[in-house]
Amino acid sequence: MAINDVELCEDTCIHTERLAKVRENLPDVDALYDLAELFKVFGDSTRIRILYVLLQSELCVCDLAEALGMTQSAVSHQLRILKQARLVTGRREGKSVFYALADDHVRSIIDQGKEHIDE
Amino acid sequence: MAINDVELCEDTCIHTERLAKVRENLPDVDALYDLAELFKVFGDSTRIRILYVLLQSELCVCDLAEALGMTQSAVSHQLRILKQARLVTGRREGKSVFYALADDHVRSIIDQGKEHIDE
DNA sequence: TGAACATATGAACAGATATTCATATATAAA
DNA sequence: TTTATATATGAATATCTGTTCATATGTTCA
Repeated sequence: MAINDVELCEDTCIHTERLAKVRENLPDVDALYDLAELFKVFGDSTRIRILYVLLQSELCVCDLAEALGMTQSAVSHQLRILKQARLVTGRREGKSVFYALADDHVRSIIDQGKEHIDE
Repeated sequence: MAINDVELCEDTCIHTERLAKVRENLPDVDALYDLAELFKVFGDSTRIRILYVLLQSELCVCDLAEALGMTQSAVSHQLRILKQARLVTGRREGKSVFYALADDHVRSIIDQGKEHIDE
């Protein structure tokens, strides 16, 4: 739906110049879409648990599955999503693949979220 | 599925003492579920855009809908979710309700996410 | 090469969720 | 009270997503 198709408040509630300024500073839809996609990756308890485990130690898929009480397949599917979001990296060592956090943003994002909840 | 039902790696891939330590330090499932629920709220582009707008200025529902090119109903539904997550607050002023960010965690979480993407 | 093991992945299904539509509630003004 | 405006919300629907199951790929060892 185009912006022009939206019904406007007709009374006290229209703040034209404020709206203009807001629109100007708003990143384009695509950038915010990507941002939402990133948080969507954090928005699943299985993936959060995987990340939380990896905060402590790198682990192979099998150990991850064991630690979380989940099937290897389910964990592997979620690792794929985490890898695509560049939140984890995989390192093959023989038959096993060891996963670790890609960088420290994971920790800071999770910490900020936890702070909000515990507050 | 209980942890005991999971098939284990049988070869080189089992790291018993590492697993024990990880399990010990892992917050219980409920706490991480709540954390995932919080990030789920950030994981929708409509809500991210609402939050991004509110980073700049408090706005009434109608202005929000206009700014985002969405219907009042859709925005209102999303505001409800944001309010339940204590990310925004509503303040009635006559017929209008003005929404604003509840606290500064929103900004820091979004900033961290954006840093990860821009990197 | 063949067997065993660890991981990855496609398809299908069940459950979750964002938007729309209709309508209810809340406030202000006539 | 009646009318108009702003917001909230329940129900229905279409879309998306996580897990399971079956199977493929990759690696090691005999």
